[in-house]
Amino acid sequence: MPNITLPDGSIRSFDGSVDGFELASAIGPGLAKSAMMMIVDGNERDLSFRIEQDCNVVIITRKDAVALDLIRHDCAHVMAEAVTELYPETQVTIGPAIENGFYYDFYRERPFTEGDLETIETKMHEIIDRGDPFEREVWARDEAMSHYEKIKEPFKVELIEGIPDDEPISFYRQGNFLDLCRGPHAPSTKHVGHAFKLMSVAGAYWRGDSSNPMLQRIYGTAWPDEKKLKAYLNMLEEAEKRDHRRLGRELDLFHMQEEAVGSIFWHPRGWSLYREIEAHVRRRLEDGNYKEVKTPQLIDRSLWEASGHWDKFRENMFTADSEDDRTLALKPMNCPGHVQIYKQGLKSYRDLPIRMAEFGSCHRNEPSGALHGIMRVRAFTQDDAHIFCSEDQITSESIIFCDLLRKIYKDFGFEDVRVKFSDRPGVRAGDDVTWDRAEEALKNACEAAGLETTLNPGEGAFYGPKLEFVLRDAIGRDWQCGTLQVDFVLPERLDANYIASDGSKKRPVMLHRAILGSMERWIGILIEQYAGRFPIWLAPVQAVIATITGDNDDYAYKVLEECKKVGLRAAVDVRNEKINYKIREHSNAKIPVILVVGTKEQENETVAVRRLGGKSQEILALDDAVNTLLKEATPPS
RNA sequence: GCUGCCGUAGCUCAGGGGUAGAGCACUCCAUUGGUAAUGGCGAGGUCGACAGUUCAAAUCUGUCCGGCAGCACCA
Repeated sequence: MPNITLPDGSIRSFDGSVDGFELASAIGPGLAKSAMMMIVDGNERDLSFRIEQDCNVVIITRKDAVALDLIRHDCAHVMAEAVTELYPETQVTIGPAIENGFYYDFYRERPFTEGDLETIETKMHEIIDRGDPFEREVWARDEAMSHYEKIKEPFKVELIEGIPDDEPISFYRQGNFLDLCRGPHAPSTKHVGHAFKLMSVAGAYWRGDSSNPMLQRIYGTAWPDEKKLKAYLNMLEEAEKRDHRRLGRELDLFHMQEEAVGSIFWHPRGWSLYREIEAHVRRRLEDGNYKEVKTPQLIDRSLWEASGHWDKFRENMFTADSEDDRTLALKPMNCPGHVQIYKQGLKSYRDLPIRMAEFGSCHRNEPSGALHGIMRVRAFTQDDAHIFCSEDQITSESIIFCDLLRKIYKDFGFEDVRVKFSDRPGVRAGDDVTWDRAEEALKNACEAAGLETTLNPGEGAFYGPKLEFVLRDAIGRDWQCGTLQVDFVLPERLDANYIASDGSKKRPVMLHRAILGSMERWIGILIEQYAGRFPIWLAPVQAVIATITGDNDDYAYKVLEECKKVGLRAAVDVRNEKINYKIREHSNAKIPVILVVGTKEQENETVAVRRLGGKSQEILALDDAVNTLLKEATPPS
C-alpha cells in the first residue's frame, strides 16, 4: 500500500505495488507519454521498477536535465546494438555518457573507418524507429560469468569480476542486443530520439591503461531535440574559429615547424604579447616580495641524480655531452637550481619565507602524441617560484599565494577557476605523518582563501600534495595552469637547511608554485579566451593610423610619433588603398583602435577614433586621443 | 608512445597513372578614395621525404617525417 510523495508535496496512495508507468498514468496521460525514468528516494530507476513501499518519487521527462545523461547512455546502447548487428565479430566493452555525448569502446581486429560511422548511424536510426523496449534482467553471478566466457568476451568477464558481491548483476536487453549494465534506461529505444551524431573514432586503452590492449572508441553526441544538437554543432564550429593554432597564424603571432617540433617561433606580435604578460606578472611578483633569479639551462647529471629527477624524470629529459665527458641535462624544472641559490650562505629562520621566482625556461621530451599547439610543447617557460619557509608558514604562504593567483587571473579576465586538490599518491616519498600535516596545511589554506576545490584522489606529486588551477580552452579541453605543491622531500635530498630560533638546524619546506603555469600555455588559453581580441593593454598593436589619401601621410607620421612618444604600440597604414579596405583589414587583424586621418583631421589636428567592432567614430583632438588611449592601455593596477 | 585519419601555392581547398588548378594573400600598373574587399596585369608549387611498381608516379605500394582527433603521459 505505498503512499508516494511527489515533488509538489502531494501524496498518491495505491492499493498494491505500482510501477513508474502506472504512477505516471495516474498523474496524467501527458506525463505517462513523456516519462523517461524516475527517481525513487534519490535513486535513479527504470519506469518498470515496482514500488512497494512509501517513498518520494520524481518522474523524469526528456526536458529534465538528468534525462540528458539517460538519453546519451541509451544512445550508446543503441550504437552498440547497431555495431554488433553490422559487425558481429565485434566485442562490446563499456559505453558511458560523457559531457556533451557518449562513447562506446569496442574490441575488434580491424579498426572502424570514418565511413563505417555513417553506416552505423543509419542503422541506429533504424533501431530507434523499431522502438524495442529496454528490459532489465538480473542474473546470478556465475550465470553471467559463464555466459561471457562461453561467447568469449573476456572484457565483460573482467567487468563482472569487478562488481562488488552485494551489487546485483543486471543486464539490459533491447531486441537481440544484450548488455551488462547498471542502468537505468528509458522505456524503449524510441525514447532516444534522432538528435544524435557520431563524431569520431579513436583508439583507447582498455581501462585506461597503456599496457592493456587498445580498443576502438566511437564518440557520439546526443541531445533531447534537433535544435539543441544543431546549437552544439554550431558551438563547435565557432570554437574552432578561436582555436589558438588558427588565430596564432591569422594574427601573425607565432609559428611552428618540423625542424623544431614542440618549440615555438615567436613572431614580433606574439613576442610583444609574451613580453607584456611577463612584465605584468613581474610587477605583481615584485609587489608580492618575490626575488627574481635566473638559473642554468644545462646542469650536470649529478645534480639531477641528487634531486631524484634522474630517477623519476629521466625519460623526459634532454641531455647533451660536454668535451670533458660530462653528461649535462637541459633543465626540465627549476627547483634544483633554486635550491642551489638558497644554499649559498647560511640561512636563518629570520630569512624565511624566501620567495624565489624565475621565468624558467624548461625543456621536456614530451611524447609526440601529447604535443598540442603552444599548449603542450617541449620547450616552455614557467612563471615558476619556490617559497622556502618553515612548516608553520605553509598555510599563511598558501593563502598569500592564492590571493596573488586570483588577482593575476582576474587581470587577464579569468574570474572562475576550477581548483583540484590532489592528495597522496600510492607511490610516494615521506611518511604518513608528514603527509597528514602537509595535506592538512594545504586544506586549511584553501578554506582560509575561500577556494572551492574538488578532490583529485591520489594525483599528488610523489613529494607532496598539490592544488591545480584548471582553465578550459575553446574546444572544451581542460588545461592545468597554476599549481601549488607542498614539498618536504627536495630540501632533504638536496640538503637545504636553516638555523631555527633555538639554534638548531632545520629543514625548510618548499612550496613549488606557478600561476600562469607556462607562458606558452597561458598565451594559448588567452588567445582563445579573447578570441584574439586582446584588451588594449595586451594587444600587440594597439592602434593603427590609417590615411585617407596620400596627402595625409606626413600628418599620419606625426600622429605615430605622438603615440610612440608616450609608449603606445602603434603603426601607420599609408598604403595606396581605400579606407574601407584598410578598416576591414585592420579589423580582421583585431587591432583595438584605428585612427583615421584625412584632410579634415590634418587641418584641425584631430583624429577620427574607430574602435574594433564599433560602428561609429569619434573625432578627438590629437592630444586628447593619445591621452585617452594611453589611459586605456595601462595594465591593471 | 599507441590507434585512426590527413599532408597539392603563404592561407583555404579542388583534382588525380601521361604539360599542376581556383579563390584569397603577394608583385607591378592604373585609380587619391571618408569608416569592413577599386579595377587590371603578373609572379608563385620536386604535389611532406625516401624507396618500390610502371614505358610513365603528385596520383598506386611500402617506410619514414610532420599535422589532426582520441587514448596514455603532463605545465
